[in-house]
Amino acid sequence: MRSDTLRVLLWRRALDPHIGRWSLPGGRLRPDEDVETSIRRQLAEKVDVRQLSHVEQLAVFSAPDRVPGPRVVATAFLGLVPSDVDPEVPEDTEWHDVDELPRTAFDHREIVLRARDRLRSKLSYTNLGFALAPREFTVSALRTLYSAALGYRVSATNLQRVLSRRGLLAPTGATAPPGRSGGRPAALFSFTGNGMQVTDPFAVLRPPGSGR
Amino acid sequence: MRSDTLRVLLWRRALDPHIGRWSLPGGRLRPDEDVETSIRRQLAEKVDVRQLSHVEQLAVFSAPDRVPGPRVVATAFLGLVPSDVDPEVPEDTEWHDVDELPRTAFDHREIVLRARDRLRSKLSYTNLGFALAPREFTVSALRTLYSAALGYRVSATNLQRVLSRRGLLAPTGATAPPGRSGGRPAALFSFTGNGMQVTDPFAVLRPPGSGR
DNA sequence: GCAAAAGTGTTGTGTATACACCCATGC
DNA sequence: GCATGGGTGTATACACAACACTTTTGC
Repeated sequence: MRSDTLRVLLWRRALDPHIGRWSLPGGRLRPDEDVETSIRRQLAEKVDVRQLSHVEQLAVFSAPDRVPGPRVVATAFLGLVPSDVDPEVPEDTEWHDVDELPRTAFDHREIVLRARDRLRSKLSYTNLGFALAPREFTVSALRTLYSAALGYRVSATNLQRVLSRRGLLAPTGATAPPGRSGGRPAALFSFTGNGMQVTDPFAVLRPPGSGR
Repeated sequence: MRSDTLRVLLWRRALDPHIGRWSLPGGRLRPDEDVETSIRRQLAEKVDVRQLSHVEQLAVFSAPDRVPGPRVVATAFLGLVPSDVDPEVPEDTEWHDVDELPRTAFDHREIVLRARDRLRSKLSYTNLGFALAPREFTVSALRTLYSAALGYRVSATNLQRVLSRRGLLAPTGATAPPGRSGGRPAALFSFTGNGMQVTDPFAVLRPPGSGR
């Protein structure tokens, strides 16, 4: 899957209302599951996405007129898949560039943009990059991922410094072969943890004596 | 109202289940209101709290067994009231120290702690202090508020520096008279904005050339 | 004058960005 | 050799915490 662009999986509605528009995958909550179990089930069943590297609640969308007919309350999620995973998705679903969204159904555009912003913030103060990257990667590949997600060119030098200082990068010892045009072989790294962790907890007003 | 301690308004349940335990104010969502309108209505109707300086969604709590009987999905909120506001609350409600919570109903303890953590983080990277403070205040009064919310002693010197550097503090020109034991009269300040704003947007990996 | 409280000056330190320079490969 | 891409060394900026010091009051 392309990794130089931030993308979202959308599903083309086959029924009214908003027939033909693109919408986020999801569905009704069953009485015996919580919301996270539910969204994981929907993604597995409906779009065959199972390899989520991170899932977190975004917000509740509940405006009375957000969908036609009886009001529907939606709990929106941010779900991430590593860049090397390309799930087999059904014919009526497609990955869309978040910066060039098609016409969406309901308030789904707003939800996608909210998810994008959440991802962007968390890339800065958590280790969330692990959820975007394959198990092993070069720093320049990681730079491409971060740049796509953040929307501006990140420096590979500084990315490596920041992540290393925070103890998030482990060299695997292996290297990746250079391309046809040469260049020094790139060292391969992996992330040290696998769950999300806040790595920059106190921007300011830290507790006294927390030498930082 | 006391301002040297972080407190939450709880309501003593008069009915089963969990009769006698303390629970968060709230109630059912009506079909014609969104969740924020709903929580504001509940607070106004049930506990007569109307002067909320900040309201934000926390998270959805949806475990199938979180309450006895049919499953109830709750959208939890963080709501703040300025320290000089002391709403007349009904007899069966009380402010409780967040660090010494009584036995709560359902998962309300977890919700309160989540709210506390959200407040603590946002005090560091947003201007959310405005929601805790009265319209005019001395730096040392503000220090007391921040210390109570964060759970450790904040330095008045550095608090003033940080907030000033970010352009959040405006001197009103007036001063507060010293206490019985003397001391230099404290200058009065107010916050410059009234809505919440992120003041420390890029902890790291900022866009190139954004000289900060 | 002295204690108390507020406020400013100053220093040290860690974290981050920017950029120059060195390294290893293909051709 | 030379171009290409990877990686390190180093300069600089700056935000923050810590603490010394000054200011202004009550008694």
